[in-house]
Amino acid sequence: MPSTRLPILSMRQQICDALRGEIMAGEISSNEPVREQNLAKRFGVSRNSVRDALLQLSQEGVLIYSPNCGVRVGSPPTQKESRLYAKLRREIEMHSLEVTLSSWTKEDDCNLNRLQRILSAACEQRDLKAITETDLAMHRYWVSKASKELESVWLGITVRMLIAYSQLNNFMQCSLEHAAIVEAIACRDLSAAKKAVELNIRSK
Amino acid sequence: MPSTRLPILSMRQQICDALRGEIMAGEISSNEPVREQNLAKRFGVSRNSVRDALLQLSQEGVLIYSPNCGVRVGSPPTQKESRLYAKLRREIEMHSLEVTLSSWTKEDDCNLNRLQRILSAACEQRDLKAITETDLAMHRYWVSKASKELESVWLGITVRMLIAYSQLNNFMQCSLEHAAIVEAIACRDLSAAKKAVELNIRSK
DNA sequence: AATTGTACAATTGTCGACAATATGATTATT
DNA sequence: AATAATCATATTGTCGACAATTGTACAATT
Repeated sequence: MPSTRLPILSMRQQICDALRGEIMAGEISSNEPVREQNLAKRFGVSRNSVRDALLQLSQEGVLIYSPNCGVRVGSPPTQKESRLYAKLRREIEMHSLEVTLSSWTKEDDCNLNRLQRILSAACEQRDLKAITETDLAMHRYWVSKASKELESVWLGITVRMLIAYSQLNNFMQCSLEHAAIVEAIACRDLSAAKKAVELNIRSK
Repeated sequence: MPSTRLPILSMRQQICDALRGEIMAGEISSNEPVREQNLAKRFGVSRNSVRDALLQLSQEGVLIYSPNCGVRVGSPPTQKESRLYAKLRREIEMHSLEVTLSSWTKEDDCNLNRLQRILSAACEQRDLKAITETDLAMHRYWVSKASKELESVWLGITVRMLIAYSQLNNFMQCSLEHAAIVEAIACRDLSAAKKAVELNIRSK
């Protein structure tokens, strides 16, 4: 019997996560087209699985899809759009905290602490890609707990925001802010948690 | 040279639109699973195209996807969620109007008027499915004009809201509200347009 | 009788091949 | 020489088939 508790991620999901990480870290130019064949060879899977992943990322707003012409990386949001995204994110995460905090378990605490340790380490090493991914994973945790349907909406907004994330200057601040969030949640202090999350979500 | 001006919709898009309409109109139960094979036969296409469509609808939040177990129709949002969705929608549509109205063309007026006529007719005939679809198409018009990336975020929110739309009681009000929006836009009156849209978007 | 184990059917996941379409280079025409 | 038409290549769209997985009915065991 398999020892892993975690569900085995589908091929599509793995490719999605990998590409999303690279795009958010700015490793793929906004101009050069993304080719299905190349990715298929690179991941060692069929073009069909890659297509599914690209389609999903298009739906998330990370990639822009043009029929018969493939996909390209979406351009970063304007300042006005960034402010809008930040506002939407705050609304969703405030809602999620309100809904979930009452049924928060010790296991949730444990999971969140684990992510916080990863984030802290990534900040110390100035590993931008890891920081972005873990940051995303932490916020995603409480949103996902609130509602799977809401999660997909939230992801689209947040990923779009983080595309412009590349120039993060203060690494320690990022770690500290999330530590404050985790701490507030551990105390089941809703208003403190909301305040801490609200501070962390801002347009760059 | 081809005579059609409109872009030919991909198979996936056609299936998406059809299924989304049916789901929003409540024609598919929330319990019965959606089978790829059935849909493939029904639309006369391969299972692969259906898969793409189901995947996209899952990403929109209309369907819930479980690996190796297919998809099912998402459950309607709670009242608290509905209020959240309404708030998010208002924010996005206000933003879109602000951004687009200055570059609104006569062609846009024409397109919107056409949709309004369709909506009006659908309201008179009490055709709930047509009403929902046209309502969606109208709002989508200005959001899409503002930003393709924003559009996908908006669509996820709005479709989720409209799933619970089934019990629309006052058909004429719907038509009148949209007429007011179109009128305000035709006059390029931003604040009136914003007010009219804001009134129209509410949690049921 | 309840529980476990096993074979079977139904369904989703993945693949390679071919068709349709777009892009770019080449040739023919004025 | 400039432009238009044509062909060649590359890329995406679609398909049918097979592999992997899940759920279920049924038999074997205690």
